Amino acid sequence: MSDIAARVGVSQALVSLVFRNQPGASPQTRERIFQAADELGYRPDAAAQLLRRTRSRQLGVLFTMRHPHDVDIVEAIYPAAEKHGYNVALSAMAVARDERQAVDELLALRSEAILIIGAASRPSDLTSIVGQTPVVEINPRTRADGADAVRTADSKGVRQAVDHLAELGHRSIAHVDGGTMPGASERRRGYRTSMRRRGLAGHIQILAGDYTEESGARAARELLAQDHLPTAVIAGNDRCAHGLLTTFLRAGLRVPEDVSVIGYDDSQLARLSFIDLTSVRQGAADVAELAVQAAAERLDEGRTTDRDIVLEPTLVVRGSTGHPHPR
Amino acid sequence: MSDIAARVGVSQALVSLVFRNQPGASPQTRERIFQAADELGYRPDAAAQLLRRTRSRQLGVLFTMRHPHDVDIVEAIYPAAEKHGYNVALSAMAVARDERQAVDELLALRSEAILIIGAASRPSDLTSIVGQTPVVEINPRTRADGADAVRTADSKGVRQAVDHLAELGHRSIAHVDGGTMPGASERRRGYRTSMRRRGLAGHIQILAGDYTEESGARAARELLAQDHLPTAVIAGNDRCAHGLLTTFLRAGLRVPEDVSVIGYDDSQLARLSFIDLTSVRQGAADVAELAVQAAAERLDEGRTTDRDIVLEPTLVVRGSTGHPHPR
DNA sequence: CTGAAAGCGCTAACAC
DNA sequence: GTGTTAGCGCTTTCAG
Repeated sequence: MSDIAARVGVSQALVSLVFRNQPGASPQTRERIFQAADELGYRPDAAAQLLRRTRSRQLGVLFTMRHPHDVDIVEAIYPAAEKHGYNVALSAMAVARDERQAVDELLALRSEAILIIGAASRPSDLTSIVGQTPVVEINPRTRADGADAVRTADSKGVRQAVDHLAELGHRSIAHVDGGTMPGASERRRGYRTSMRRRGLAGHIQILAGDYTEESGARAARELLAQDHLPTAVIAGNDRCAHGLLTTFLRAGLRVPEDVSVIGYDDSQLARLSFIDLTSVRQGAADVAELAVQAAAERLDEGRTTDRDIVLEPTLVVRGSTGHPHPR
Repeated sequence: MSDIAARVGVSQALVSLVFRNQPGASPQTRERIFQAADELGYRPDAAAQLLRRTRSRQLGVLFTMRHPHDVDIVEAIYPAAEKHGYNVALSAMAVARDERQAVDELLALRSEAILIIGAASRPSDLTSIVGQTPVVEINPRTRADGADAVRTADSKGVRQAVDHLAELGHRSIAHVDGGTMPGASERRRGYRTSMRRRGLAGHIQILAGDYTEESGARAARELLAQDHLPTAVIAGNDRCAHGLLTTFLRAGLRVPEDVSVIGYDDSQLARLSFIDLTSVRQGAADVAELAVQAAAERLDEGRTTDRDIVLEPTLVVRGSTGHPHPR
């Protein structure tokens, strides 16, 4: 940068101003600076900027790449952050890399807030940073004290699913739950109450699962081994629904003629033509926007109280649900 | 850090030494420094370290999260980088975020080398950095001049697939290709030559695809519309195979009894019990290790010539392939 | 509109 | 073993 200053014959400070689009330089100087930068192949140095700036305007994002819906959210965070004037630092959780390491890295990079997608941690793991740094949890397993949360009204989502099926004429509707995964207990509760409200308490059947394809496949096999197959199954998420659906197909059943299947997330998977899954939508763009907004409120507007932001889910009806067919 | 120094009553430089595990401090001092750091809640500042250090030892990784196999590679890069003493900086390519932006960000963070997974770019997009910064392309569409590449011998992989099917008794083997996607042309070529070598030139049938599930589904529909369905299909990758397989199932066919399907990548998808896809393996851990190694060779050992690292693929036989059944 | 000077938190080279 | 010094590349403050 000093090279540019020397070349153009101005001070370094002025060059800095120009790059930051601050007022205080004549249009001609600006032009000459940009040109010189170009000629010299100048690249800003993020380390130096970060070090010197009073605010880093960095948002740290913690994620895993295993759920298609989480991927959608990560992608949506970029434009949302930009809109609020923040940069994004990514840190992946992987098998050999736990949440602590990933958070430490983000904090070392001066992240002003941490967004965690599908937090696996027990609240205790976060206590060290909560309070020091704003934390926004997106679809957490359990809400940590002192952190904001963005999630959808899971019980309502499942209720819509049950209502949709009931209106199609289904009575025997099973649910494969998500165990301790984010939102799973609320979805399970939503299933139970909606079934009761519809007078289908006697048809309640919950199978244990965990949001993976294999848990869906396992549940499907369990159901196939029963005397009496339910006419519809609500999965804990899309991945689980995928396992259910394909295992049914493999067994020679037809979806939705023999059995209807509903997923949760409305991820890319649900939209595939050969999956074509009726699913409960949690808009990734909305979730990302609200999460960034929550962080910005703490950072820019000084909010200090916790917010629990609950989005309304909507059922997206596709080809995996239909009227039950008497056999 | 100066706080710690003051508290313990030593110089800042000594504290720095201790944190970097360098020799030059007595065990007692070390202990006292660590304790003071703990009490003060000290966190290292990556920006300052990066700025001051002669070497950043950062590896920039460019990726998309859309292919399960790419995700596997990203995860595998962490341990590989650590082994070679490097940190990892992630930058995602997404719809609203092109390769240029992502690379600029990584370079601003002082990445000493860039690893690109499944590079979409035409070589021209990289010319500005190639030569300035070592670039390693993992499974690139086309190899850029001046960059290293890590990929598998795609033609051999497909050849193994053809051989496996031929040995099972298949003659009518189709291929859904990957268009201009990484490795696709070589896989296509491998298919053609292996078929000819087996005396199956008359059975060569190539359908256009692009490594997505939908292209597999589309190809399956095309095949189903034909008078004569091939007894086996080799897909361009696992995602494509997934679309093929499920579309066949939907149409009431059985896999592998009515049609065998082979994928490519041996990604997580292939291993799902209800997909159970015979697939050509490109070990993510090996790919990651070799890519990091290639970068390290340039950075630490001064290599300046390009390397094209080609891995031997292996066919992983699962349940989606079997003997052809006469109908 | 422009410039000079200070310093962010740390590391590297050298002296003691 | 330990301390001193200088300075990475940039932004910020204050003075022209």
